[in-house]
Amino acid sequence: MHELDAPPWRRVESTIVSAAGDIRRLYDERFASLDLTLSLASLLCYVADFGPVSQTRAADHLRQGRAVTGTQIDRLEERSLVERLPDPNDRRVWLVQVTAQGKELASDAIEIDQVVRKQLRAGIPREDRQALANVIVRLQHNISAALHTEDSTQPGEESDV
Amino acid sequence: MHELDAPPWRRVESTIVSAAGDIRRLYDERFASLDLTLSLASLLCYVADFGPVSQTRAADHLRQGRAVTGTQIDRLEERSLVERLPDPNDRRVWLVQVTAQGKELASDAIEIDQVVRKQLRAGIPREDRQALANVIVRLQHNISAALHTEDSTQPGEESDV
DNA sequence: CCATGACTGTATGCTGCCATACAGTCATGG
DNA sequence: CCATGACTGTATGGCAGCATACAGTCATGG
Repeated sequence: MHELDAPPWRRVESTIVSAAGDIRRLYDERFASLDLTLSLASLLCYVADFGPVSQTRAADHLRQGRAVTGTQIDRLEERSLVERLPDPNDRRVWLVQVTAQGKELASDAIEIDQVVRKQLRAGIPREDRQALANVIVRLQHNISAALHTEDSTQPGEESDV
Repeated sequence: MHELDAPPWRRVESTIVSAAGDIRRLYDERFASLDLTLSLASLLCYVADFGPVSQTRAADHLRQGRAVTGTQIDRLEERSLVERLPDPNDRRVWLVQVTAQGKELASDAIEIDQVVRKQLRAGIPREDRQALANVIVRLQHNISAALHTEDSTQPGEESDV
């Protein structure tokens, strides 16, 4: 009674994973008109809103590694969407700040985001979305408890879905 | 009133995306003991259960491209977990079949899957999971309707979550 | 019969993300 | 004062997946 090979719509886990892929693809498709990807857009908007921030802080917020965030900032910097200022208090860190161009593009990205979100949520009442989010948060709690932990459990016999 | 920079747990979309990443990471961590990844394990179990299949069929089932699936099969074949048989009716296709070793490893993978799923679902009643899956399916329906489509909508004013 | 289009598997190059390792810098305790 | 550890950003190598392009093969219509 396993499901590693069950139709994708029968397992919550694979449903979540594939939905996530679709969400990312959809956002990437829409942001392509701005020559941005979902990650780049999120980074840009984060910097645009929360003023000059260090790269690790941005990385933490976006749940990414520092290395990737650094190269993403490189790309944004090449296009003059953000700029790096030295931190006067700490010579290790760059303070990343949005430029005027970046601010404009960020507002375009936000507009696209609103369109996409409206399309995604069509026909799904708010309380359903809220319930969805709550369950997923509980799920994530279980995940982080399970990550980097021995699998101290024996195979269970719970049923599907 | 946008949320591209909102805390991740406040947006359904980012919640789903990040949960998916965590799920994949958790599975990969657990399957590492078998020298498998989540994709490889799914592929192996699919082949193990649904007999000899063509590569495109496996790719469709796993929602992947044919190219990736081909290289994944290469890796499984190197380890003698599956084997490629020529299709007698069509000289273009390989029929991929599980070996005895592959069958053993597949059952190990299924066991790990059951452990992980039990951990993931701890404390989440079945009806909640079912509701979750239903909402996500509706979400995916919206996504596939939106993918490869003009963004014919104007930015909405719906509230958060 | 064969010419065209469709399909299978493969090669290639690209993107995105990770983990590790590293040099530079800070900060704390002796 | 300085020695140790912690932290920041970067370089590197790796993996997964995609899209495109390709050669080989099938199948359908003329």
